[in-house]
Amino acid sequence: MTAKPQPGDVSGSGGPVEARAAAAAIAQECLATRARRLDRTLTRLYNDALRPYGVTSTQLALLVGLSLQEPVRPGVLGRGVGLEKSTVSRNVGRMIDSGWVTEIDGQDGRSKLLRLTDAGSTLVSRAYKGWRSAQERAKTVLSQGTAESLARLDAGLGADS
Amino acid sequence: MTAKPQPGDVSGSGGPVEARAAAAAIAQECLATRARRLDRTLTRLYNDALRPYGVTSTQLALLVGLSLQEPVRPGVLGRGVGLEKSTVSRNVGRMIDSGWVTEIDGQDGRSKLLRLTDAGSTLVSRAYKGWRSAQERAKTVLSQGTAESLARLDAGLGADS
DNA sequence: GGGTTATAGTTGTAACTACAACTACCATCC
DNA sequence: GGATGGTAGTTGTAGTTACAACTATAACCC
Repeated sequence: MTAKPQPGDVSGSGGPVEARAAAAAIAQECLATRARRLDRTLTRLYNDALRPYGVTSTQLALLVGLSLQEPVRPGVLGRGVGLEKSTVSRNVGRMIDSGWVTEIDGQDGRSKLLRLTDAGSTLVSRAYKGWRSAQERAKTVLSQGTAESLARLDAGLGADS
Repeated sequence: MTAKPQPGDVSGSGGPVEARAAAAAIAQECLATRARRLDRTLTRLYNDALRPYGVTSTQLALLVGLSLQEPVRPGVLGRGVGLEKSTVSRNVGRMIDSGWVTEIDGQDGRSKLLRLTDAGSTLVSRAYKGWRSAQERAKTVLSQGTAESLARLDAGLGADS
C-alpha cells in the first residue's frame, strides 16, 4: 500500500500545497535567515552609534584589523574577517580616499602592504566611545546569555570558511 | 598620586597606543563583527546552493514569508523579517520583474497587497531541495550545538528591532 | 471643511558584498 | 628560457541594505 503524504512531506512536483509546506519548513529552521536578520539588526545599531564619527561598522572592523596587523596585505586582512578579495579591494579604496589608510609596495611585485595613517589611528581611538555604547546596547537587545552564544558560533567558523 | 594607566585603559587622546588598545578590545568583543562574519559565511553557502534555481537567499526568504502570509502588505512582510521598508520596496521590485510576485491595490488607497504568482510558488517548491542541502552543510560548518545557539539568539530579537 | 499630523510606499544616494573575468606577476618545469 | 600554472589584486556587473527626502493618502482635530 502507498503511504499517504505526511505533514512536512514536500517532495511533490510544485503545486501551491507543496510550496506552503516547503515555506513552513524553511521559515522555522533556516539558519541563514536568522543570521541575516541578526546581522541587519546589529549592523543598524552599531552604524547608528558610529555615525557621529563618520565611520561604518564595516570600516571600523577593517581599521581594527589593520591596527593590529599592520603592515598587512589586503588578502590577509580580508581572510581574517571573512571578506572576499574584491570586497576588500573596494572597501580599502574607500578608506584610502578618506585618508585613513595608505598602501605601499610589497617586495613581491604583485602584492601591496596596507598601513593606517595617523588620521586612521586617531579615528579608531575616537570611535571607540561610540563602539562601546553600541556594544552595551547590543548586549541589552540580545537577551541574557546570547552574546556568549554568538561568540561560540563565531568560534565555530574555521579560517577556511 | 595619579593612577598609572591600566591595560585596557583606552581613554587617552588618540595616539597610536590608544588606538591599538581600542582595536584589541573591539577585535576581542565586538558582537557586530561576529554577526557580520557569520552572516557572510552562511549567505555565501546558501547562495551557492540556490544559484542553480536562479534565486538568492534574500529572495527566497521573502518568497517564503509571502507564501505563508499572502496576500500581505509590503510593510508587514518587511517587519516580519526585519527589513527596512525601502529595502523591501526594491527587493519586491526585482521579484515582480522576475515574475514571481504581483501587486494588487489594497482597500486603503496608499497601501498595496502582494501575492505569489504560480511561477513564484513553483520556485519555492523547487528551490526547497537546494535549501535543504545548504541547511545540511550549514549545520556541519557550525560546530555541534551552535545551530541552536543561533536559534536562541534570533528568538531574543523582539518584533520591534 | 480645512489645517495638521500620521501612515504607506517610492526614489535619490551611497555603502556593502560577491562572482566572473581580467591584468600583472611569480614559480616551476621541461 | 619559454610555456604553464598559480597567486595577488582590480574591474564589470549586479544584488542587498539603509537613511533621507519625497509623494500620496488617511486620520484627526478644531
